Amino acid sequence: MSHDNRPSRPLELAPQIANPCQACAVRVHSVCGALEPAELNRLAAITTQTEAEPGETIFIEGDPADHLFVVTGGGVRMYKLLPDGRRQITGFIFTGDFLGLALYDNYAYSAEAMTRLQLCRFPRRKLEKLLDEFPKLERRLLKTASNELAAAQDQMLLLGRKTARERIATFLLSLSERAIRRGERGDVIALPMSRGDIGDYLGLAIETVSRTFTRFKKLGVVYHSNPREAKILDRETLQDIAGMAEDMSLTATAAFRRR
Amino acid sequence: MSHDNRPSRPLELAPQIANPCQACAVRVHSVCGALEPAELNRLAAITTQTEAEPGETIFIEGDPADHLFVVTGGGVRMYKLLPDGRRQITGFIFTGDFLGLALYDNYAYSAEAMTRLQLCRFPRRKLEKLLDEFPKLERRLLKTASNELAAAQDQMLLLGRKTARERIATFLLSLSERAIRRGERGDVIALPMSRGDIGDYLGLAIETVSRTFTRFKKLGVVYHSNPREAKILDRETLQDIAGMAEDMSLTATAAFRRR
DNA sequence: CGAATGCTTTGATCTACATCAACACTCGAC
DNA sequence: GTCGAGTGTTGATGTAGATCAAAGCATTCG
Repeated sequence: MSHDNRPSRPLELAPQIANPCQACAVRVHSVCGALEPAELNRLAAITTQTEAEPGETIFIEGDPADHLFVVTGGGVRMYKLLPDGRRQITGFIFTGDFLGLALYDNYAYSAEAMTRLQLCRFPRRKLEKLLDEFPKLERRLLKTASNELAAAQDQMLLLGRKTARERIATFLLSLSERAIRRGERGDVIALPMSRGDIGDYLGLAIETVSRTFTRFKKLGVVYHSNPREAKILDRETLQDIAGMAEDMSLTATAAFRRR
Repeated sequence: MSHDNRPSRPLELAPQIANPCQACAVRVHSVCGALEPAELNRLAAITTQTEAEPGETIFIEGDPADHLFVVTGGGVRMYKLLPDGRRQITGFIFTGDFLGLALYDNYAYSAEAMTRLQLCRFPRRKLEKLLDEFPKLERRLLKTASNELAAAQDQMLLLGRKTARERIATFLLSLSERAIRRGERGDVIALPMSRGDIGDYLGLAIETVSRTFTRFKKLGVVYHSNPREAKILDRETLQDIAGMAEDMSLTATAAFRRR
């Protein structure tokens, strides 16, 4: 709802050093991890490192899909808009993730920086040529797509059939699991996105997101020192709420009603 | 909601003829279309043709993903369940479509025949070996995955942000477009799925699906000779309803209110 | 510093859709 | 034919979450 229609600004080009990929800290987590050092030079040759400011548009739905990206630092929201401005965020992308996977002529969604952002940018045509040479890279991309597809199906279940409480609980847990997968601590979760972003990701109004967080806090399940951070205090209850029937989550939490 | 928990029955094996792929009518529409006749023999060698009855389970979420499929005749629903039985249908699959795209160890969703069904079944391990040999096939699979991902994002927009009327209109139009893509007529649409299936696909109750169809009928946008068929009478209005603001679709259709 | 701006929270009210409850239609079995 | 089961439609009512409205609370800026 709170989309601001900021115009797309071209990304600035940063000076390119010898082989940035070799030194890249997020490589192991990303598609680039599929390549050997020698092959990495070929990838580095077609890479441009760029940056973006918070709120800046990286590409817009319908644009010719000329580039693919790997996020090397920061967070991105991907979204689609309806003509009247209703917005659905289809995913959040963080450091190490692949962005712009669309082997078609136009982007199927828009992408905006949520934070200050570092990106590696690959011309799509050149990357496709590399795929021909390095089947490993293509296989990795296929696995990435397969992964995203599974995540998309989970999100359909969430959007189609889960209650507001289940959605928020699921959201917090998936952020937590992502952090753990990256070796970070899983209990204190950074929320680089606004309440509006969360609502547009979960198919809820801002107010519902805020109220549900407040309820979780009163329930003692989650603690917020500030709106952009959540600390999970009772993971088990959160898991119950995320995956189970509405009345179950209530049964388990009589205190909830007494708020 | 109306999931019947029918137990999974093993698929029957049909006798295998010399090279069924050569004669396959749906090949051009499916992943197999990526291969030359000679290569097709290699594919045929790992193919088993099978059948399934309406309601029969093809695989269940969490099962080891040992096989991939191409539907050569009939329709399939893919779905995920919550522990209390709520169901989200993540997609319908028809003749020519690929089924089971999950390059991971377990299926991320369940699949059931909606109609009498013909399938080609490929052992996953053997198919992956073929991918190494035929990059064309892998590229095709990547495009398929990319396609499905785009469709999944559209569905997220639908589930998260569209009204019931918009959802039904979008659904009818996408079935119509699919038919047109296959060279069939786009105005008379077969609905092989039940109202319950449609509801579980669109995140609506059965009754809402039924009522919305009735409204469209009274509005003169769609005609049903029977519940399993829809004829689009006014595509333009349907498109307006599908993509635009709620009040716009009302403005354009004052008769709607007078039902 | 105080004003302005942009998030977030909280409260009051409204409504689209779910749920509950009959009833109607179809089709196969007998 | 009619019985019954499954599927679909229609009506009455309930409610989760949206919307409307108004404060908090930071942060920036002149």
